[in-house]
Amino acid sequence: MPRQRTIDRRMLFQETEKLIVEEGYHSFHFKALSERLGVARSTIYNYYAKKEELVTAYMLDKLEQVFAQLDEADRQANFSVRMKAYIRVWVQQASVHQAFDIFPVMDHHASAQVEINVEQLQQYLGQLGSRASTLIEAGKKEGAIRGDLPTQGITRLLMVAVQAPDPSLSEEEWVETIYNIFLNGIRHP
Amino acid sequence: MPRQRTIDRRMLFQETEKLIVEEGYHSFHFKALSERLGVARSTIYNYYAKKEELVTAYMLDKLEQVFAQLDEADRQANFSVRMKAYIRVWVQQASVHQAFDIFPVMDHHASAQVEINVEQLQQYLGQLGSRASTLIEAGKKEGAIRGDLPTQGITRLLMVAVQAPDPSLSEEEWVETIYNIFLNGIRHP
Amino acid sequence: MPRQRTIDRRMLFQETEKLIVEEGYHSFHFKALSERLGVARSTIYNYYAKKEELVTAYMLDKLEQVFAQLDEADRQANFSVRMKAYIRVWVQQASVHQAFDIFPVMDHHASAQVEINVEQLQQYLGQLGSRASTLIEAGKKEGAIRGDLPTQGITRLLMVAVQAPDPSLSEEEWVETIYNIFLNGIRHP
Amino acid sequence: MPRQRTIDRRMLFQETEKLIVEEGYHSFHFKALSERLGVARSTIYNYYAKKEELVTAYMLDKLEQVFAQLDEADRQANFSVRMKAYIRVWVQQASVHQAFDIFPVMDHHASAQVEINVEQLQQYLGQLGSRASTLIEAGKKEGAIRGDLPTQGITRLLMVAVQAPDPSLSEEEWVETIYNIFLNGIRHP
DNA sequence: CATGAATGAGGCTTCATTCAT
DNA sequence: GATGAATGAAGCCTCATTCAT
Repeated sequence: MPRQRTIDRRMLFQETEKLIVEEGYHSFHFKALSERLGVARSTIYNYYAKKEELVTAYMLDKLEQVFAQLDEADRQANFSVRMKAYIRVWVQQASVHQAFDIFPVMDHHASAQVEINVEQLQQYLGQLGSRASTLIEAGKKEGAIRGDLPTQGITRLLMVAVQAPDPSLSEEEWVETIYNIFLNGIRHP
Repeated sequence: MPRQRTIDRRMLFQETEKLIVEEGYHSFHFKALSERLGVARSTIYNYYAKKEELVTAYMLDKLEQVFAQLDEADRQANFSVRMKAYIRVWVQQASVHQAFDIFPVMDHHASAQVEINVEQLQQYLGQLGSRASTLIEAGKKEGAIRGDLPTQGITRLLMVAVQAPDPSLSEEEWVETIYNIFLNGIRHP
Repeated sequence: MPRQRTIDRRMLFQETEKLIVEEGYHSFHFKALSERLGVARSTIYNYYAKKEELVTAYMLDKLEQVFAQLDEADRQANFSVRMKAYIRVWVQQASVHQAFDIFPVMDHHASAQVEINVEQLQQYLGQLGSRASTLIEAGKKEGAIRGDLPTQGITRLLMVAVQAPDPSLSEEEWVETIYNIFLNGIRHP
Repeated sequence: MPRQRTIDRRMLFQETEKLIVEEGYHSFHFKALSERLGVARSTIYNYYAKKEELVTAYMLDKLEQVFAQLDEADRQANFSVRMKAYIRVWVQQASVHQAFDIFPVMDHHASAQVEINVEQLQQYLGQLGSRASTLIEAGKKEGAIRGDLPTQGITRLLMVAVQAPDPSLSEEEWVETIYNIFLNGIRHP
């Protein structure tokens, strides 16, 4: 590949995601990244001083996109429709989850900026949980779902469910399956 | 006769698990491990030539324990009891799942032995899925669960569900919640 | 633009040769080399990824110089003059031979690049033998030397002869001695 | 290979020679040696405290055998016959030369014992040269060979010549070739 | 900004060697 | 003697990171 003249944050985020998803975090180096981008390794330092800074910035960016989509989903008045919309957002943004697997593996104290980003990320991740909780609570209030199950538990289950797509099913089938099992259970009626 | 043994594989596995769960894979070195064990770094090389060999050996060992417990669970004749038993095994072996998060992050080609172990692990992981599938299929046949949901999808969901314990619930409550949602769904009856 | 260069391949080759000739291959490390060059050890890795790669690259370079000088020698029409010229080239490049003593001691499979270089080196070494053979054959054809001795044997003897300078003789005396013994033998006429 | 109960110095020397000749000095470890002998690595330490001690002891042993054979050769009254006998001894003991290639590569100061052995070896090697010189001088005195060539030079050439057998010739043909070239030269009469 | 060069820190491995039984 | 176990020293190597241009 011929060397390119310039890069921008968008490209950095794109390649960061691809690199992490395709090769795992242990293969995420500025070395590998710069090779994919066709620039010198040191060039990346003009944008991010540490690899953790890049990775956390990418994660923040990604999460902000998710929030925007969830805001869209919130426009749905009906609980069931809203729940399915939520599931759809999460399933579509599956790469978020894959990328976030590395969160616990990362060095959270690599620099001051990293610490700030990590804190922000944790807030965001918390908010992601809150939004799910809020969804469930609303469902309970509307009488759409059972009141005898712990909201926390349902939420947690929902969050992990959307993390791992089933490769044998299409995205929409997977959304449907999750939705169906959660709403109705698997027991024979 | 040799000098007195000071470490053995059991201890290596134990500390490996603790180290990975507590500090993440990126902190798993023979250096850190040897410090925890109170032996010289090179001593560990007398047991495993590469860190990936140790980690994969540990994972194999762990999985074999899980299989043994699932064999126990299989003794249960009734589907619902069996399913709950399965969930219990998986939830109890939560550290397996945590440790296995590192699987994609690991260098699978670190050595010939590692490649062998990785292949075996992949077989085991496949078998784990098969056993879950078999459970679900049996449930369908017995008429205990709905036939209109994809077995694959249910299985996948079950597998990810058990991976992530909810710290706000006790182990048994978590088992109960998973079991309950899966069987009955969250919809208000 | 980059920082100022402080070493280059030429210097690496020079110090490699000196180090090997003065201290032997077992003392040839990047550590020792970097100390002589006054740079950090890791700097050398920016040039060669393995010590065997450096050593084989150096050898290839050296042999190419020898070939160029032999091409010069080939311009001599007269057999005896040509033979003496050949001997002179070999004797002058004595360090080649000294350095090449390490060839069998080296790890020929240290990396893919090393294997390529080693193969090339073996070809070169073969060509070196061929050129000597060609010289001897030409001498036989011209009637300058006896036809009853095996070309292979003469060649081999010539090649080992030039490898070992006699420290008690000057370079030119040594050339003369080899030339004289080979042409005329040591028997009293 | 089944573990053996015991080893002796003879076996150590044998395997030492084989290992060095087959794999080169850089592959000569107590580890490799113990594997070939089918004993524990530490067992060898009951015989030699350092690998250099073993290697030098082996070399001394080998040289003593050569000296004994040269003593035999000295019984020959006629110069030419004696010279050929010398060449034959050296060619037959080719492995000595191969093994001795490592001499400059070895750590001569590994231990006090090693230093003693190295000094002894250097004496022996000197004597080997002296015996060759004496042979040549005697030849000159007897009028069997030319007096105008430096004894040192002839000797040196002779010593390196016998070091490298030509694989395309039989041992006796090689002896014959060396002898012939040295005595008569390669020039057409 | 972009870059090529240099470097330090830290992890990986291999062995020679010691030691208790 | 023979052995299995432990260890330290030394070399190998990869990256993140800094810096001068």
